[in-house]
Amino acid sequence: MANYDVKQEVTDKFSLRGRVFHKLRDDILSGKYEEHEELKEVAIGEELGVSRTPVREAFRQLELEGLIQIIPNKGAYVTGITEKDVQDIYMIRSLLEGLCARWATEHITKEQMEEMEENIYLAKFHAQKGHLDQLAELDNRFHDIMYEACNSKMLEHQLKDFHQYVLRVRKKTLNNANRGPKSNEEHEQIMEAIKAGDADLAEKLANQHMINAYENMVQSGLHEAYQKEKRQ
Amino acid sequence: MANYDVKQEVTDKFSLRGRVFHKLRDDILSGKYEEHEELKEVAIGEELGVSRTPVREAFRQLELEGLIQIIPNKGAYVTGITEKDVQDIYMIRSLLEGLCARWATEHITKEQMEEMEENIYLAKFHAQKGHLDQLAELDNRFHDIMYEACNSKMLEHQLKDFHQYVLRVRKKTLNNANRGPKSNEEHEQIMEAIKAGDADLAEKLANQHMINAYENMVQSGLHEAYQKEKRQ
DNA sequence: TAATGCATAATTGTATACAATTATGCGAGA
DNA sequence: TCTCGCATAATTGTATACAATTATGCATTA
Repeated sequence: MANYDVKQEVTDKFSLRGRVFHKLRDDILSGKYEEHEELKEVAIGEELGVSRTPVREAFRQLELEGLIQIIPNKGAYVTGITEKDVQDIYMIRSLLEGLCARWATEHITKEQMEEMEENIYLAKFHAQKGHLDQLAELDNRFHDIMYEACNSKMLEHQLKDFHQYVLRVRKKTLNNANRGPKSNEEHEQIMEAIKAGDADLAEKLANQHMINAYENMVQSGLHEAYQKEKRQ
Repeated sequence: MANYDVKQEVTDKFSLRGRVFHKLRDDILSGKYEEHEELKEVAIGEELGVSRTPVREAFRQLELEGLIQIIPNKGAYVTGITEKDVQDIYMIRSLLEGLCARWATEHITKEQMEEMEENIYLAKFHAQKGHLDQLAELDNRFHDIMYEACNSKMLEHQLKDFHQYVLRVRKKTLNNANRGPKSNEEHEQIMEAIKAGDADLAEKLANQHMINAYENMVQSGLHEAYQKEKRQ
């Protein structure tokens, strides 16, 4: 419900502008466009079968997200995302997820707590069965629950932005390594800490959870693979 | 130089769209528009003497900044910023400024270090003379230097966003209380820690610096005054 | 009187037209 | 050949026109 607003806010997926925005963001993050590549309004518009207006509005949003840079009267250039950017994001997220866990400990509702427990229970099931897609989905959802539970519109907003950023990279990670089950175990520990009302521990665990996710990504070499994929 | 990109990226101040965007953001943050007030494209356009196109583009950006909520085919509604939002922002900033100070310790250049020292020296002078405007300006600049020195595009981007958010509130604070000189003393301590290469201390001091700024704002009652001003 | 349905108005969504700015290419001159 | 300058093309910035959706108000009816 609180989530409903946010989803709407993040931008309508059904309007042309919304579709253009999401398409371009996906394409930039997935590496379809080279870094420093110029995006032309008419070209994008023709490709997606829309006029320049929705494209321009999408450009303005992408600029604010830092994915493209618009030089007035010149053009829009893809900013891309370097390996260091990803690392920085994980470090920043580590702090913010920690704060989120702390606040969630103080503000979580009974319903949210139950959904969290259900999430972990389900994830265990899918981990056993080897359903990696569902596992990734549940992993995302766990974090969303925590974002909502922290009772801070501002923090939730920030974290969802970052989450979007690394979603693509992270999904690969969960699918390819055996990070999924390990991640879920960490979720369970965080959940237990929140349930026990131990904010310090919850914060610390959430901090570490992000660092582990990053370490795993780097170790498994998937991030490098992702980077290479971008170049080709 | 690195800053040049960012300033541009934050949005051109000279295009109509840029001007509309900044005007609306200022008006929302300063409380000209009530919370939940509906913003109409034609009305805004006529008021600023522009067509709907730049207004719409500005709306899309404001939505992404979380300042308004756009409901498709219905309208744009002011989200506003509550007292709790401000508090949350300061807590988030506290963590991120700490991380920024840590990274700045590891990456600051000689030039940046010199500008920092000059900044603090100048601020001492203006503090003695009671030049509150210049003091506020130097305070902002100190933080900008640190954002640049941290060598992280992502973190710099985040912190500058937040900085914008609280700029209006903070300026009042510096102008009205004797926070200015105290703030500069804290800057000096942070600078010394960075200079000494003590990242842990720099982080801790930067953390506390934000918390102090917030505490001072609340204690001096200026934030409440700001809130009241919004309502009338 | 209160509720319903429909016509009309208001507002947003999208497309297109025109203006302003920037990039490109070619020819003249050294 | 190389450089400069200008004409032309390409591209973005803004305004307006049209379409789709939503809000409003009034008449009708139970």
